[in-house]
Amino acid sequence: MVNKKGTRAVNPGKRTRLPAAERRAQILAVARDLFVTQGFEQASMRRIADAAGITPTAIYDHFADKEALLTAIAADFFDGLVAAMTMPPDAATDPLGLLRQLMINYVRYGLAHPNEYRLVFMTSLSRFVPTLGHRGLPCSGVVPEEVAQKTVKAMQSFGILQTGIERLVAAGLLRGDDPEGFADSVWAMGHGIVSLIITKGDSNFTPIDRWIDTSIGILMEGMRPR
Amino acid sequence: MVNKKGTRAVNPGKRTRLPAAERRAQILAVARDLFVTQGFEQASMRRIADAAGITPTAIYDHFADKEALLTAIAADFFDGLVAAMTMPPDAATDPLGLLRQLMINYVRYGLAHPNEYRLVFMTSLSRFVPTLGHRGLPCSGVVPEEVAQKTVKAMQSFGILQTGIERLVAAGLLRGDDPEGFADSVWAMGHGIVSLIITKGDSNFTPIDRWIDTSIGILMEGMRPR
DNA sequence: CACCTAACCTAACATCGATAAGTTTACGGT
DNA sequence: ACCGTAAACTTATCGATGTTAGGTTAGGTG
Repeated sequence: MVNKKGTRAVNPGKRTRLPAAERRAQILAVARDLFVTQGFEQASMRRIADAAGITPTAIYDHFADKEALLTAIAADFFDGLVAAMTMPPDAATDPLGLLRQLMINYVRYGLAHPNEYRLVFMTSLSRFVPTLGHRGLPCSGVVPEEVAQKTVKAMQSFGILQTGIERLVAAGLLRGDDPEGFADSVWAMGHGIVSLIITKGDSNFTPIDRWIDTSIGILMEGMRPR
Repeated sequence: MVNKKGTRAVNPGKRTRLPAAERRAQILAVARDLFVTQGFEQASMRRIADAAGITPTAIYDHFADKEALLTAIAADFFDGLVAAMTMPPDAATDPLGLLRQLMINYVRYGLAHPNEYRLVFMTSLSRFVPTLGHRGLPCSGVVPEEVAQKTVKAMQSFGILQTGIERLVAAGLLRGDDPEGFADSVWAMGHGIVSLIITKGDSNFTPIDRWIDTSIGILMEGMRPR
């Protein structure tokens, strides 16, 4: 019960040991919970370890660092986002309603996973600091592999929106001015709502449901053929 | 040169002393620079102090904590934003054009100051963490005084947009459905564009000028009386 | 000159993410 | 049944962070 250095185990002999896969999954579950309830910064490795019933260093046997925890969670986030934006085939009968539902699902899913959303869509990772371009705009330097992969994933969900809009344009249900610009603008609107609420809270804005309704109304009306 | 405890001053006798106002301004300038070039987290109090030629604790004679530095910087940013969104009186002759110009100026100012914009509109302060509401949506808890003040400042620039829209509604140039929701949505669109470009770079999107044009077109058309 | 306060300092605390190196448990081969 | 080995987990520690308590020094006033 007492080791070579004379120190004492926290819970001698009673500690549960788990196979790697299970422990990994458990750590991930605990970390997700703490990230969501306390935020990324507040949820320290020590607190995560405590909640998992192990010591902080044990986490590093399963994940490279704290960021890897969030990255793993983000992967799940993207899968969920794509799933939330993938419509059943019978939805094609009401194409405009589909676009409407697409945006609703995007916003709701984003607000349901604020910390993952922030990581994925609102932060360039800490060691990937923006440098200023010639017009004061950030220009990407060397992009780490994982960030690049993440971008690909993001483009997948964006692609769903884009093809949806192109289909509506082809069907004559939307103006054909600038389909690409339409998709970007719809995304900007959805992203604007989500990110504003995430950073500022929802108390200072139009109630969410009405906000979504109004914004979608503007978009639909604004993109309709005249 | 050697004090009671036997320790030694870093730069004995040569340290420059400044009156509070000057030192405060200098710290602020240095902090802004470091926040902008390295990000909020990476720019530590020790590094800021080094750059200012003082010790970290001296900062606390001028600012309550690290967050107060950011708050002060944000105030300047907001002043500039309000200025950029304050229109000459003769612009009232073309109210719709004014709204258009309002959004253009917002986006351009945001893109011209990407790092301050990120600090102010895309970073929620660490101890003001969103807690989850009954539907998994973030709801604001107790809001600290300074955050509230910052919100007030933000609301000032937002107020310009809001009253502008209200005036257009009153003049019958926009629908009267939900003026508040209109203002929020216009802001969301502008913020979405700015924040997406800031985090993802401008290379993956519709060229900025066209994007702004298209989005404003959608907004105008979408809010017009039918 | 003495003194007082503004301006600044040293030393330290608690906590953070992360690493090195040690210890214990479980299990497979013999 | 034994035993070795690798997986699972630990202790101890590092350097860095924001922040505080309490001391020191310089510049101006009486």
